[in-house]
Amino acid sequence: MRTICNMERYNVEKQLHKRGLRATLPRTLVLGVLAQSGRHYTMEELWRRVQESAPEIELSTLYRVVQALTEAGLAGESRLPNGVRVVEGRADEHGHWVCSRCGEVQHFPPGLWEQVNQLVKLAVEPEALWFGVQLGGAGLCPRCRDRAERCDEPQ
Amino acid sequence: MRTICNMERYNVEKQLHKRGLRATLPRTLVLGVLAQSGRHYTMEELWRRVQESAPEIELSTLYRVVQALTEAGLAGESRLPNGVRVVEGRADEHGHWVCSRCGEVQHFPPGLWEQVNQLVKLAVEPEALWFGVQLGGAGLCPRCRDRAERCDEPQ
DNA sequence: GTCCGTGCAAAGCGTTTGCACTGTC
DNA sequence: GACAGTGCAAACGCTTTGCACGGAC
Repeated sequence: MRTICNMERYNVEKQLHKRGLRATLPRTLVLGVLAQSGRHYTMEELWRRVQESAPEIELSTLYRVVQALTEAGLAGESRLPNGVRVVEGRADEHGHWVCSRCGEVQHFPPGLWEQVNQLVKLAVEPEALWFGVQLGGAGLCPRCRDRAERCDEPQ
Repeated sequence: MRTICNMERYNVEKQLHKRGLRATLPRTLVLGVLAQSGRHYTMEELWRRVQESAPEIELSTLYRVVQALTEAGLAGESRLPNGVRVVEGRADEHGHWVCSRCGEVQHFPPGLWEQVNQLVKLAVEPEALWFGVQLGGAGLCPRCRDRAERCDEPQ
């Protein structure tokens, strides 16, 4: 199933051109997916998603595309606490954390990243120049917390 | 050069026993290094350090030792923003960040981690159960900032 | 003496790279 | 038409795993 309508495709291509990148199929697809969904993807998730539209696209290409988009400021790469690479649209990070029980990726509430970044900036800036924090963490997501409480299981 | 004096060795072995782990050479050495220095190590740094005392210790053993110590709460693993694994003594993270210019690993000022964790905890807890944040980030370390300012270089 | 932990070697997996070709500009 | 970007395949580096031996308890 095609996931990019013409108008979006147009925008995506414009963004690419603005940064001096050629608008190729892999790039428009990836940027379209990232911009449209607003969520994060592991490389494999992103690959599968891209392949729905264009099965011929290689994983190695995906790595190069993600790198190009990141360097151009059109996407952001980060790492979950366990080291898994995740990609999302825009470079401004908001952070995510992982449920220790079910492994689901969770987003922090909006605004929290900015708060934390401000806090860190104030603490670091007398000495150094601050670009931005990366926020991660671990906990129990609502569902798993409820399950744990209800069953009164330890752990 | 031997890095563990007898008394420290004794403490280290006691800690291991307390957690139900056998006090083997690789474990005592690694825990000794981590506990003594208080800083973080990449796996390779740690390996080199351990090999100064016991060259026969394998890298694969080191991975297993680190895993065991982490699970026992005697060490903490985390990831730099670029995905590199780092290990340090104790599990209570304080976070570190990387200088975007020279790549040096920097520690956040003491207390900051607790502040941030508290902030995040408050924001997340109504919904979920919070274990702890992982804090990372990027900036210019004091030296590189000074250099950049002095030369008035862009970037 | 038992069994956990290690050394050793090989496999695994995510990621990168070289090269010739294709498609964008 | 030039050259950036891709597909393909192979290499690479970090990490994990299987197995038999050795050492901690």
